[in-house]
Amino acid sequence: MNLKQLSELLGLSQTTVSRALNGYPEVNEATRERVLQAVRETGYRPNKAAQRLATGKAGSIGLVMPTAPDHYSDVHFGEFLTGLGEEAVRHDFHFVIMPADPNDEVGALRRLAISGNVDALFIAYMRGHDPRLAMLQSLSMPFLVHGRSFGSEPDYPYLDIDNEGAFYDAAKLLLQLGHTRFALLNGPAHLDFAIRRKNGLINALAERGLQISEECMSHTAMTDEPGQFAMERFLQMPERPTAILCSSTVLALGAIRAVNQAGLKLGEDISLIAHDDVLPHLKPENFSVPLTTTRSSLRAAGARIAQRLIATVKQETPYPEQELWKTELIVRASTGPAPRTD
Amino acid sequence: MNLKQLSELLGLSQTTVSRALNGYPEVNEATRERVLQAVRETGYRPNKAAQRLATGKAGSIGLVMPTAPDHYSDVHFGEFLTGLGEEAVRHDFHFVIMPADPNDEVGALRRLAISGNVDALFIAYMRGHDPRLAMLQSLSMPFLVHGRSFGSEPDYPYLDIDNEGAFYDAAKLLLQLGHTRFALLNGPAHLDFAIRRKNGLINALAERGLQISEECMSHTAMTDEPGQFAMERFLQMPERPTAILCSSTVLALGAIRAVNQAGLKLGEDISLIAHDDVLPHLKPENFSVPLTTTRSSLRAAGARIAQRLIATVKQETPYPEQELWKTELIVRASTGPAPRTD
DNA sequence: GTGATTTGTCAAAGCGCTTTGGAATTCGTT
DNA sequence: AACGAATTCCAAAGCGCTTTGACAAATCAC
Repeated sequence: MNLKQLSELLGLSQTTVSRALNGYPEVNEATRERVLQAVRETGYRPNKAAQRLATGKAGSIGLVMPTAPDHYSDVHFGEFLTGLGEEAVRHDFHFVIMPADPNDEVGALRRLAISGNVDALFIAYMRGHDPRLAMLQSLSMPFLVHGRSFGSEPDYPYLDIDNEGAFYDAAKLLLQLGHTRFALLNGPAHLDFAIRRKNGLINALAERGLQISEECMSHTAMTDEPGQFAMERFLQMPERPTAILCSSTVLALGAIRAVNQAGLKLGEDISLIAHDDVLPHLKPENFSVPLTTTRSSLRAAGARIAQRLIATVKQETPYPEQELWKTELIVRASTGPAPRTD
Repeated sequence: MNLKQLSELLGLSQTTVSRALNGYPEVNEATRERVLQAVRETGYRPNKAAQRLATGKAGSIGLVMPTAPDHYSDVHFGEFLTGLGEEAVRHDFHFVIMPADPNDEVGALRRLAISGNVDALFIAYMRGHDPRLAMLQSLSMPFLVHGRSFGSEPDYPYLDIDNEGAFYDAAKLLLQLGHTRFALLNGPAHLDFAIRRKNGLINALAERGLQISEECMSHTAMTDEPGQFAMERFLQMPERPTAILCSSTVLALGAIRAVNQAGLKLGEDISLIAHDDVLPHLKPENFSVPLTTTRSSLRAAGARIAQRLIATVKQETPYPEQELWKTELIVRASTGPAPRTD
């Protein structure tokens, strides 16, 4: 069943049927209803390839999926993708994904762009001075980055959360509670969010004339095991930190295991604030000691990005080019006054 | 730059240029070379949408990606995807992925199929009596499943590994080493591979007149933490098992943590065989006690599946409809004779 | 040198949709 | 009743490619 057949069936021209379907105003409401009815009965679905050829729009957004697992945790990626997907499906868009080695992100991105299969690109896992930006800007294809690239001029469309502010606020809270010895469980050092969170912490400390040494900052993959190892290391230090900032609840999972095994009490001996991406299976309030967190939903970010990209492709009212989401600092039981040093 | 312009540039017809490009025999080699040269110079790329409209082939394979993280481990999924991707990129194919809640797999699959964006479907995470099979067979679209569906007639194209054989062999080895008390760390109980691995173990035991009780079999997500918890439980049993079969090296990671923390020696007090999907970041030989494993590369399976699906879409020489890969049993240091029971 | 093949090329007809530029009809105004 | 404006619809021209059927030109057999 194609447009031609459908229009013959209805005794209308293809033009009218097409317009009725695509919501153009120059068609009588009664006619439109008749068309819609026929579509329901016949199960007609417009041919995507033809639509695409005629409009020049593929109805899809492309993304490169890093496949090496040491790059960020897959859990986070999956969650983000869900958000993208929820929104995309609503607009009858789809994704084209190109799995790629993290070392060939630029190449993979270019291949995806010139493949002609996508209308727009989505970029994640931003690094400091990210080489993909220059390439993207030379391409004449809309794109949107999740995050930013520290050190590059922020003249590209992005959606990011205020990582620096989040960890600044978190550190501030811990400082107010009297903590002075900090440690940071961070993601991979080259990633933008890690850089900014670190800076947020450093700035908050600097305001009090405090510093943090390199060995009190760990940069690892965002899974629980590295979190545990790093925390074990912190706990063995002669002047062990009492305030921990943690880039993910997944990392916190491991860290807390280490705290427990050391026989220490979270919220008393050790205060910890983790960034919460709102992963459905890892709610901070369900930890044995509920976690104080900086919160921002990864899934919501995905949905928003899809929304903006799709609007761009459809040339609808433009959204703001750049968005910076504030995080919420939610105090639960994993933070408490600094223990007395005797 | 399109075909028309290119052909005018060359003083040839569109037909000839098209044929030269697509490797048809009825074009002079000299002419073909001239065309190829022009393509290189102009950077001409055929318009995908037009190609698709003309041929009816989209050049893409679709898959549903479960987004709830409790379903199998993302690590495994990513690895598999890499294999698919490597092969797909070689044939200028791409994926369309539809993220979906595991509870709506059937719906997501149907939406993907009727979207008209894909030529073929790939299905994973097979369950026993999987409801998707009936739907797929009613769809007139090629598909290939990774795994099988226990309890359904195997009359669909699949690629699977011999899960039952793998765990049968593994159990056999441990039996020969004198073990009699077994435990199983398995994936989610409803998944096909878990069912078959369990059966493999049960069959091997039955041949010796042995049985395994329900509480010695754990079914969890394929990540390290559940592995650790389950193992801790096993180790606290009055007659604790000495032989452990484990559905993934990731589960083994947690299990071994539990073994170590209990002060037991792997390969002496406890023998363990894990299934190894050949995850690049988790090599069994790099464990502190190198792991005895049943091995089958997930990435290779992905590549093979892509190869078969693409060939099907291109209507090339058909591959065997059904493939069952044997696994290799590789003995390392995590298995040893059963400890003397005093 | 004639007729039968093979080889290399082309014009034109789709593929199924959107969209432009009218044309026909209806409506509101004078 | 007449006229311009709005409304509703249509024919036809693409979009850029593949593929069919036909036709010259070159090759072969005799």
